[in-house]
Amino acid sequence: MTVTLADVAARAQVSPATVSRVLNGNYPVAASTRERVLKAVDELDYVLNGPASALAAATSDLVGILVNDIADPFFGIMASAIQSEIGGPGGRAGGERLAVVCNTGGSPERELTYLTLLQRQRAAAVVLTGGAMENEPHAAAVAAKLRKLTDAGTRVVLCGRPPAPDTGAIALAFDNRGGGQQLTEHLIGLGHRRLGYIAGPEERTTTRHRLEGHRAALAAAGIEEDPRATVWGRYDRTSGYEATLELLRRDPSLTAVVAANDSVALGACAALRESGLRIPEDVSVAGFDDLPFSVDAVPALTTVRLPLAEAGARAGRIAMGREEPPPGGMATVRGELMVRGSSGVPRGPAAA
Amino acid sequence: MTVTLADVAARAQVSPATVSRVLNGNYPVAASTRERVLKAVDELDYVLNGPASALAAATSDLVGILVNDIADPFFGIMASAIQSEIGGPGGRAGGERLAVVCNTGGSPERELTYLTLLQRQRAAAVVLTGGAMENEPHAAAVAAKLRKLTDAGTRVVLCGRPPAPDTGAIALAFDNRGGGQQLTEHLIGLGHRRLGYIAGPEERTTTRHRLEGHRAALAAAGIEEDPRATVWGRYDRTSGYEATLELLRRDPSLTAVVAANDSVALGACAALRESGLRIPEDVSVAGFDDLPFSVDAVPALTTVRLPLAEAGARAGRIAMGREEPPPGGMATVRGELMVRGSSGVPRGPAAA
DNA sequence: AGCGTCACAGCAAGCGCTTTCTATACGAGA
DNA sequence: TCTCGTATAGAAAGCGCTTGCTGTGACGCT
Repeated sequence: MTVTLADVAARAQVSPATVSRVLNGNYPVAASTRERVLKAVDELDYVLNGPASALAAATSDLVGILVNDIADPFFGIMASAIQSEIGGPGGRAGGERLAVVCNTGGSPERELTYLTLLQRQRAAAVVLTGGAMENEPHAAAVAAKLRKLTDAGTRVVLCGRPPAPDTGAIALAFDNRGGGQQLTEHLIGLGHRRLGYIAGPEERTTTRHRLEGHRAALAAAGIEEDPRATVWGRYDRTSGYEATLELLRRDPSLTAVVAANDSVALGACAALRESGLRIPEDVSVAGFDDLPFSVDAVPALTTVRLPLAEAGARAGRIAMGREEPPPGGMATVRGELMVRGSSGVPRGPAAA
Repeated sequence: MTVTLADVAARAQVSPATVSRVLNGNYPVAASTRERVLKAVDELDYVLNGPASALAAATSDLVGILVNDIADPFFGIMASAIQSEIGGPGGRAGGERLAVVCNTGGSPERELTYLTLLQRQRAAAVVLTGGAMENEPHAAAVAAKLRKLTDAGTRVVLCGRPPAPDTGAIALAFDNRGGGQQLTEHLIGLGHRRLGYIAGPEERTTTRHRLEGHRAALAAAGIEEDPRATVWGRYDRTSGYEATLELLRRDPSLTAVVAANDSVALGACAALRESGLRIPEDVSVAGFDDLPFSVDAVPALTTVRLPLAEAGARAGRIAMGREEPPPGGMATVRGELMVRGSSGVPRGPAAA
């Protein structure tokens, strides 16, 4: 029924071994023979059996990419960049690899399950994107799994996630802390003193680091930290909308809202606008990530640009062994403050 | 070095066959034996070899999802929905399947190559999203490939793409034509007579259908078609920006811009605003798709909502054989007109 | 008591490929 | 002319798993 290597061999009047060598192209085969084989392959419309060759060669051309939410451009952009480097069709690299994009939905269990699934497939490499969970047993389980993967020869790269010591994984971490700090420094510099903060899910490293940066900037400016100025939520628009209403309820006099990311910031803008507040005249808003739509917001969003595509591409190259891993197995990728229309000098007395 | 089925069998004092049956769970195994095996699996930290079982069982648990651009939420949302249904970890379905998301970048060659790669992996199912190319040799090649896949038992579903006759593929097509028509009818109803159209890439079915709908509405209203009122571009923001400037150059008196999709519409808004025109007082703008950010645009975008998540979920279920394919192997999914702030009555004489 | 019936468990034959090792043929150098 | 080295092709042994078929006790039936 299905065409096998042997069929091709028979048609080309050579041994299966020869066909295999022609197809893998790393063994001397006479030009005339090669041609005969290729012709047979073509005539029979032969397609290699992936599982069989993976089994025999003990390698596979699958590369796993773990993302929290594939529908979120934050991850989509990284995934796209990673994929362009791992050498799928059209990619820069040689071999034809298949990217397996796994949507964890931010769930620790799924993350672990996907890692096992990839291990089962004997993936050539795995790239984990996005922040890690700080849940202890889970973190340990992930670390153990990563260790196993690297031991089995799978290259593991963390992209936008803190290093996982002793796992053999290479880490490209985002400087969320520094970015958060810069952003808040900018607002403080404009004269803001009453800032609300909309954080992401509490147990994520990304959330914590951004918040730490924010608070560090406040502390440095001698602004006392008010726990009521922070509202926790998710990394989506709705969360920003609701959290902003809550912040406004708690302190109607705030002059700036710092959001966990751009989507949250957009929700915040909507809530402010509906509350009859102007941006940035009444309240300034800041986001994080600088996703493509942020520049189109009205007013355009002040945010921290994260080089998602660059970082993803680099992670992809490292995963494929085409770029030297950074010294120490880890590097920090910095963000860049993008000052735009959504932040301005606060009205009132603070506008010194 | 690596643990195999045989190792587990030895440890549990059973035959490899029994271990396999415990793991696949479709054969009577005494409870006590099963327990012993499971214990051994756990102790040895055994992970099944995917390629080996795929080879032996002649089936794989890989499901391919082809998208044009994974960084675009249009595709991200569909991919996410499909994946949630194919039964990866956390999905509703039983078996643990791995979704392979393939980024074609809109390139016909890559599309074909990915299809071959999936065929090579003996994918259980393949879902193709997004419009098709109208390039004839390519379309024929894709059709032939799909035919081969379905013949080999791979379920093929087209999501948001016109049917491919005689390929055995199930199609869930979007009613781009009807949506485009509704949208333009809405604008005409408001009194617009001079409408510019920003189309997507010329050779895509999606582009053509949306444009056809637009023109049908114009024709029905007796508005003569001006070829200069259409500018071709890509499905991104920049394209919308540039095309709008071009439209304005060609006809400074236009009162409405209809964009190929929401991203394009956002670019159009930016261009209009920079040209000193108000939306919708001076010029109305309409998009297509109703992506999440569209409601946050200022003013919120009038657009056609496509049920991307629903369609993706349905495609996923059909691909997994968990939902009956529509009669005739195809169904049309309609969009819904969302009238929002970006469209309004035109100024001037037309405002009858 | 004798025998058919189940419920399990094991044997062994592959699945389709890769790769090591071996065989052959040719030309070159001695 | 004979022996080697070189280039190329083939034979065959798996890779780790699944599964059809074949036992083999224990049980219930007559």
